[in-house]
Amino acid sequence: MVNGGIAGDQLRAFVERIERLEEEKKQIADDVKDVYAEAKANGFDAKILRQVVRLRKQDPAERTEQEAVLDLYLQALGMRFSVIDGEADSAPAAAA
Amino acid sequence: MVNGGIAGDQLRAFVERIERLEEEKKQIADDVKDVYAEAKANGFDAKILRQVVRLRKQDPAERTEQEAVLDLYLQALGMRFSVIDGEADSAPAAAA
Amino acid sequence: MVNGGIAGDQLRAFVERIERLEEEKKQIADDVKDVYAEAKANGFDAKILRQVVRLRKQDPAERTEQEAVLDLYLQALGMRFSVIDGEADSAPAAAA
Amino acid sequence: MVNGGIAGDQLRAFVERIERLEEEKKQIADDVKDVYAEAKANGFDAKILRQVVRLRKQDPAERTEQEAVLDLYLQALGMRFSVIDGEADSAPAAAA
DNA sequence: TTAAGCGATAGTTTCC
DNA sequence: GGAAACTATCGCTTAA
Repeated sequence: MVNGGIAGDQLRAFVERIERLEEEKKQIADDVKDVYAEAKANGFDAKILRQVVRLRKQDPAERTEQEAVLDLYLQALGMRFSVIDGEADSAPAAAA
Repeated sequence: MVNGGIAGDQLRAFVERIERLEEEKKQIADDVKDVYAEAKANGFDAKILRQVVRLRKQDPAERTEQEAVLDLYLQALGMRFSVIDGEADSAPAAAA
Repeated sequence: MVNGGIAGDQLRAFVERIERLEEEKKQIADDVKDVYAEAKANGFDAKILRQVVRLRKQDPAERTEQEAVLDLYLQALGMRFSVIDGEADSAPAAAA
Repeated sequence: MVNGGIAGDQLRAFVERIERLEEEKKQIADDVKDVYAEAKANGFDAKILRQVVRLRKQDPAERTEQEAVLDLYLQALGMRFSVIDGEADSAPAAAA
């Protein structure tokens, strides 16, 4: 074994396996981008589309809970678009 | 067309294509992780391994057309990293 | 002028100005992190807190519109927590 | 305590501190942009300039303790980037 | 003026 | 629990 005791062949094999996988991953990422582009070309809003995908990935229960906490915070700050709450704060005075 | 003018089927198709691709990507990412774990189990330092992979990736990238201009700037600043160039900057402390 | 026509002093001045500013920026970013940590230590959920900050940064009108589009998409997909709409589209095909 | 047990005042204080810091950060980011613009107006290539700044930032980071180990690995792979090392490794196998 | 590519930043997740 | 890495989002810059 040369090279300071490092098993070069084995190391090289690991590195190359990783690089191959990374390459595949990159190609798929590019494919994803293409799909978003195609969707956009068909009139969909890519940004919203991303949101949709993200929402679908989330566990519904977890999502609900997070929303509840968020609502709580927003209410504590007096900014509340609470779903439950009919009155959406009609006071644009906040803008001042 | 129902649903406020949104073509639900088309939308669904896009979303599902994306989700499928994301799934594949995730699997490959997991494979990468496995390789790192295996390398580690074989006595390699994963952190260093990552560095190697990163280096090998960025090295070709740095050999772009603009390298000449960059070199020019670096020389103007008295910083020379040039691999080819034997003589580094005057701080030989690095050699230690 | 040496160094291939690059005005080294001027270049250096620019680089150093940028670096100084970047340094300041980093310090502020660290301060922000500290505040989040402190908030967390006081029982607030940092993740939600970030959401709150993000929401406040957004133009309310813009936000509202985005939400509307999102709702539209979710309804088209049959995933609807629509506030307004009691009953969404009746196509349960999605269930399949 | 109203608002579902959330301490509104404290929350507001945190949020406002964050927002103030973010504002400062943004101003500095704008300053940076200005410097790049000014450099460009003086005939420098902003893109390259960014590269220079990036390089200068990451270079110290790379001179870490682990450099020795990294060298070991690179040598095992037959890749020698060593700045110090004049001789670029005569093994062009890498080209394959 | 807008689209697209790119770079930087922020956020999430994973490992230690 | 803290640090590091990776991912994703966002904004700028540039070109059409």
